[in-house]
Amino acid sequence: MPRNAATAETAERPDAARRWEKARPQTMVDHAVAAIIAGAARGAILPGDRIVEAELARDMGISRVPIREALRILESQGVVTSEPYKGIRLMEVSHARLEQVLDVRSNLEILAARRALEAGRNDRAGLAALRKARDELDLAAKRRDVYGFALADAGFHRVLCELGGNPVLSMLWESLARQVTIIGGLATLGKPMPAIVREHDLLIKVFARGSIDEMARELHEHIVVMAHDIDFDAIVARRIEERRQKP
Amino acid sequence: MPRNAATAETAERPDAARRWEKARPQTMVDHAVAAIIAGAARGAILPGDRIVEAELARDMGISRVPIREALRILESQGVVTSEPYKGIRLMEVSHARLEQVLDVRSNLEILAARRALEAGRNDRAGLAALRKARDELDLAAKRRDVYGFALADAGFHRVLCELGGNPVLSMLWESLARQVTIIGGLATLGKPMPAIVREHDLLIKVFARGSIDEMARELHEHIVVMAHDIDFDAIVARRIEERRQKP
DNA sequence: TCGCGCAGGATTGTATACGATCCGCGCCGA
DNA sequence: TCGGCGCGGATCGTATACAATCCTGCGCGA
Repeated sequence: MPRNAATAETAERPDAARRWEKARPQTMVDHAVAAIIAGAARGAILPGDRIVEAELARDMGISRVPIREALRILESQGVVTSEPYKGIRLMEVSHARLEQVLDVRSNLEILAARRALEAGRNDRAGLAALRKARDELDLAAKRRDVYGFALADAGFHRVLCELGGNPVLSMLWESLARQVTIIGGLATLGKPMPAIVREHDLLIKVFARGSIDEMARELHEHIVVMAHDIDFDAIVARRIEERRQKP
Repeated sequence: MPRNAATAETAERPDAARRWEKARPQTMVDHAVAAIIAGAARGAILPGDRIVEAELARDMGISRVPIREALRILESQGVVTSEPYKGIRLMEVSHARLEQVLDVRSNLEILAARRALEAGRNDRAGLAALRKARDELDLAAKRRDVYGFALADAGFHRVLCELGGNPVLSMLWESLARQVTIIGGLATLGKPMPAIVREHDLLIKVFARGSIDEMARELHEHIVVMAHDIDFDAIVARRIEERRQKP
């Protein structure tokens, strides 16, 4: 069932134009990573839940080895926490943690935007890439596909990061993106989806205009302030309670 | 020898009062990670080199499984690159890459310093922690221990990051630190070690003074500008040539 | 001579088997 | 009654075995 999650994640590249991008052969590890993220985003695994390797392996019909490697990756990205011989758990997500993630993320994206503008990447090609990502977002919104929306949102900001032209930055951003995807999928963000789409329109417009300071303010607003008044702790608590009702 | 790297890593809490921090049982995976980093930093593995699992496993006297997990971790941190069924290589380090790493790193550290100052952590405890890290650095310098110096330098900046009070930021910083440690160990930085120690003294002084802007300028200077005039490509090329002489 | 297919070896990906550690539960003696 | 104590199940960490894939070089025919 989390099979399609894997395909969704591979559809990262704006694609179609540049055919045969390097398509790395999907190994079981990749599938496992995607499946775990998807499971967490749709609430099958809740923050703080124990994750048992053998269980996952059984459910996915593969052996423990790829599962372990996937978990190691996720651990090094802060998605899960592990204590040797004791077990692995999905990251605890508190409101404080959410703010920490977003604080770093907004700073990274602002840096990316700054470098992108310095390099004059707010040109036709750059804007086209952003608009395309925006359309994906709009599509998911019209479908009311929450997980898809979270992925598309990540896609938009990924494009922005890549316009920065710094792969190291992009790589770090990916770590955060995973966490944000989980959180976003879980919380169905404060604002309605169409409003969020419009926010992205605004981002594109400001980016096109080319003022670094303005872009920084807008990004900060978009990323940090947006989540400011979400009571995430309550949402998680409610989710846990819901599950207690019907196992 | 990379033992102290691990302990430094657990020394998250600013203090020293609360002894017996959790000391995670060192598994083979941890050893493997440390060994690979150390090997890269001392030039036993050079940028671009192929890394063969079975070889490492044989040399370390363990099986391939922990090696693989270690490599997965390092891959997700950008230290090695992997292509399924083809192999794993140590990251290519060009001058451009070095600048990319340092650009992100300086921004992260500036953010950490900003948050630390906002929270008023340039107090007695915070400064003491920094000075302690500085002394470690001085010690390594007096011993002319290059790898130890690289570790101690990382230690200093780790303390600074942790004063920021954002574990997410610290986690991302650790990824970069690994890469910087390798690069630093390889290049024996442009300036002599005592001069670098003094630069850290200056950083402490500025931090104590508490001006965010000034601290940002100083950090940028210290991190980015320092490496600006190192011809890293030449250094790597020379290393490779040296090895070609005597295998 | 040159291009092509195709073994053979090397290396990675995955599965299975086994040992190490932790945790909860029941026994037993004070 | 209560606290130590050992034992068994569950789960994690590691080793070994096997399958999938890729690269290399050789033979063969045009």
